[in-house]
Amino acid sequence: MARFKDIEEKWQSRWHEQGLHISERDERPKFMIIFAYPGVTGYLHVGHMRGYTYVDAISRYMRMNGHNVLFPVGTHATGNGAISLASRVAARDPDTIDYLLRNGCPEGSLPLLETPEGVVDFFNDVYVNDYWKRFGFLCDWRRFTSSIRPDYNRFIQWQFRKLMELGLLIQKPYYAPACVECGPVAVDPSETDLSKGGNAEVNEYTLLKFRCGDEYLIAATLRPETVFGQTNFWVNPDVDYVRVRVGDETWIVSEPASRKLTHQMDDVSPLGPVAGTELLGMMCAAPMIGREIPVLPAAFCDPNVGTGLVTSVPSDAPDDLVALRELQRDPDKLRSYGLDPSIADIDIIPIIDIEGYGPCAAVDIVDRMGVEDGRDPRLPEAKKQVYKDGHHLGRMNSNCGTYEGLRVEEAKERMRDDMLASGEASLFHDLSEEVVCRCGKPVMIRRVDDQWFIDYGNPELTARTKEHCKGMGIFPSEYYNNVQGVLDWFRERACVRQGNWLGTRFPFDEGWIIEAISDSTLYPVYYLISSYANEGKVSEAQMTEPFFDHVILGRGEGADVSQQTGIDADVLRSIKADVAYWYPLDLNLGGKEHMTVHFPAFLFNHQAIMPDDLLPRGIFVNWYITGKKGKISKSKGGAQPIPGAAERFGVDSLRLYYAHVASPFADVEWDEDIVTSYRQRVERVMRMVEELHSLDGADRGVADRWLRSRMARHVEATRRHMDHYDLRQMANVVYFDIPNDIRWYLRRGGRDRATARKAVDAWLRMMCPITPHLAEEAWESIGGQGLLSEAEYPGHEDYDAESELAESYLREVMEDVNEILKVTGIKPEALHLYTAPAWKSKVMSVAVTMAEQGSLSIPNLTKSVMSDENVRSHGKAASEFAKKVATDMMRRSTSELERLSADIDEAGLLGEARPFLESELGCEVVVHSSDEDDLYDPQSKARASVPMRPAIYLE
RNA sequence: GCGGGGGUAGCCAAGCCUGGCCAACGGCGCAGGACUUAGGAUCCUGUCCUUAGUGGUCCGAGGGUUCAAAUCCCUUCCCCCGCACCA
Repeated sequence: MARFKDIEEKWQSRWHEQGLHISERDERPKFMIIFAYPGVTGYLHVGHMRGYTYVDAISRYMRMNGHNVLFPVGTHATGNGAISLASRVAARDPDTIDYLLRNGCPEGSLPLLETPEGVVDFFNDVYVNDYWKRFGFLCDWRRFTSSIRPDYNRFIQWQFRKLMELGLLIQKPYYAPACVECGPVAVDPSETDLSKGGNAEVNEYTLLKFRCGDEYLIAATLRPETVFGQTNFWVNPDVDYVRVRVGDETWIVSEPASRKLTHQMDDVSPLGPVAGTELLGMMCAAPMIGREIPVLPAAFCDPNVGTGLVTSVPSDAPDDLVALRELQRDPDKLRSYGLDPSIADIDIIPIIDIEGYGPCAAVDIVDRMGVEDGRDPRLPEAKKQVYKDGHHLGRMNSNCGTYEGLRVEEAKERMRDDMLASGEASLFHDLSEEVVCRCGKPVMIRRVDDQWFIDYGNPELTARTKEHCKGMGIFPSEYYNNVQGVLDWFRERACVRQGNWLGTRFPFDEGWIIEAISDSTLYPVYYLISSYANEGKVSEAQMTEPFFDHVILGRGEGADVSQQTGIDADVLRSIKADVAYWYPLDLNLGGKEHMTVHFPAFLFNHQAIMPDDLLPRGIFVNWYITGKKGKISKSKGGAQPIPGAAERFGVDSLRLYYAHVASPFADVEWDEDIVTSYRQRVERVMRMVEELHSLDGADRGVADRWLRSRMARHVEATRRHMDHYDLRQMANVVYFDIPNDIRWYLRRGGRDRATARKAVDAWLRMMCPITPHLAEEAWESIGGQGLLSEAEYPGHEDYDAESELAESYLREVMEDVNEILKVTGIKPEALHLYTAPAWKSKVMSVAVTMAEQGSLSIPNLTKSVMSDENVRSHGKAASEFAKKVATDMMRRSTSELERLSADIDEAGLLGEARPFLESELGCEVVVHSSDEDDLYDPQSKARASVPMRPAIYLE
């Protein structure tokens, strides 16, 4: 194990000494490849290395194929992940500290992690050194950049100026989660900003206004299409509501709702409380249908959800139905509120037809499940089921006026919009569950009027981008097709945030920070500039709009730009030439989560800003390595830290594991036993290399020709697979097919020094992309010249079809023998092989000729061959054989026919292989021709012989 | 509901696009053997049923096209992912 580590370090430093990581313009064709840079969110786990490893392997392959390769890396630190981690470290949060230490953070580094910048610097270092360098990647480290560096920020500001220039930045209102104290926060499952509620979603409610005298009761609903089924209104008698002034209207809502409203509407002012009980028994006018309905008591109205007031649609809402039935069963309850029980004599109004349900879906499901009251634990399930089916399968029925016949999905939007237009409704956004900021204050939805969006819905841009994608290399091919739909689906995206975020200031309003998805779209081109910034040749102050316009878009004169910015004219020329040389990006690789987020934005921004000849050429999507249950979680433990895995299994074992374990387009469950078996595989392969190299014999003929031919084919196969970056197939050839062939060669007695050395030479080169450290080590030990990583990938060699045919013939004979041994269980003292008699070969060759001419049939063949005296003399056996051959041949493909018609010297081959067969079987082997006189054939087996398939007799 | 992917022998997983050496690559697991009797090692053989190398059945299920289908067409069942939906 330690041996792995020594070898890894040795070669990594050699590569570095030799400057393999440095990519500079030259005369070779270029190849630029990246993986989507990771967010700086903490430690990564073994699953993340999968995609990164693909990129290094592909870039090494391209390098060995004569390409000048650029593989730059960076990190994405935009957002508030680092801020929140820093604050937790500063607060000495035990879980956070434990997490850091468990993953190998030195205790002494903790103070560094108390600032966001410190967090980013620390993890940049971890990613580069503990992950990427540790895995032997040949990246151009000089170009490393991170999205919160000032020079990067200048680039992003330039990008946004270009978007503005193109009219792709637009403003419109937006509803965003925000802490009442801290301002905007991110609501997502990682809960970096939150202490509670990361899974909450933003729901759009329709506020329905029920006129009640000169004021309105306001109900919030997610199902505005059900208004035709309204029978009554629910108020919680135990809740105190409030009156609020909204514009020139008076609304009644719950107290929490009134507070939420102030963040979303102008002109909201409190008027005073009103007890729920005061509202009971009133009549109010239901929107859309205009009918007067009674206000009834219900305990399930939660003041924290929606407005705390609910409209009742018992036909389709199980909650409403159950509450109504409870009231109807319990007249005393109504009397206790001073209401006449007859007020609850309400007819349910069916409004939606759903396949598989009666006219009122809620009645159906509640009765079917036997739900009796509002406390029944199955009620939520019933609700979920009926809503789901209603939404997907439902159609509005004849009680729904002009909406009759519409699908629920359509009716919902139409009815909402119609009520908004008539003033009977309003919109309200709320979180689906309670969300609490890290600071402890509640998070609510705030309306932002002047939110900036990138207009990815632009039809012209979408059309151009879709067209360009048709010419790209997009893997897997499913995504090639699907991306067209994704681009259509991609709409305006809010691109700036307010509040405490790391990132680039929005150039048109410095109070905003550009958000994470929007500042990570065009950045690959910045890798061509970052090295100049890193080396101090260009300062961020010099990165003006004309500078980027010039070096990226070719605008303006170099001399002018040089003068304006003070950048050395040669430096400027060099940057411009770099961009022209390296761009476009040949391949961008990212995980499947990017399919609907990053990749479309990446494509759109390039299409919008870059000239046609700098548009991306390829995308590669990889799926995940998962834990036992779903994705390996960074936070929940169970994740294998990367350096530990490298230590345990060896980097090359892991690289092979990633490359080979499954299709890149499938999730894989991390399983240490599997990884172990890959470690054994690389060990075995390396032993085999040594063994091959140590051979010092002479050419023995067919086996040697066979191995050379097979190696030539394997080289060809790997090249073919790598044409579409199919590392798995490539690895399969190199680490499985080739060893199998070499085993056969050795078993067969192959010992030729020249053949073996040639095979080792090609084989190590083929290994270099995936297991570079071990391949280099072996390369050195066999006296290879220079670094293998800089060597050429093996080229084309001719095949030797004849030796391949001969070996497969031999293997088939052995298989047949084994089959018989297995069935009979005998331990043979002698094996007799009988090659087919000449007359059978004659029949076969006539049949092949006929099959090729398309004239093969049983009568034709029989007639033809029976005219030959040498055949006819075998009488019935001859005609039966002809019949069998004809039947068989008529269903063979041309490639099989070729094989059958091959003219090989079976007796000669078997004769040559006799010593081999004898040692394999441990018995005497005798080769006969069925044509021999006085044939030794005690069981008359010889007659079963067929050309290419000798008869067998074991005794 | 919309969009996408998939069901292959104990497991994982190729192949299907460009039908034919496909009973179906390869790996793992398992069984037997060899070597060796230290090592999670290596090598050979076997691993649907049947059988002196044959024959039968087989690639979710059912039809069809074809001389020939895991591969093409139709029907059907099931699973997964994204979106949507859910006071």
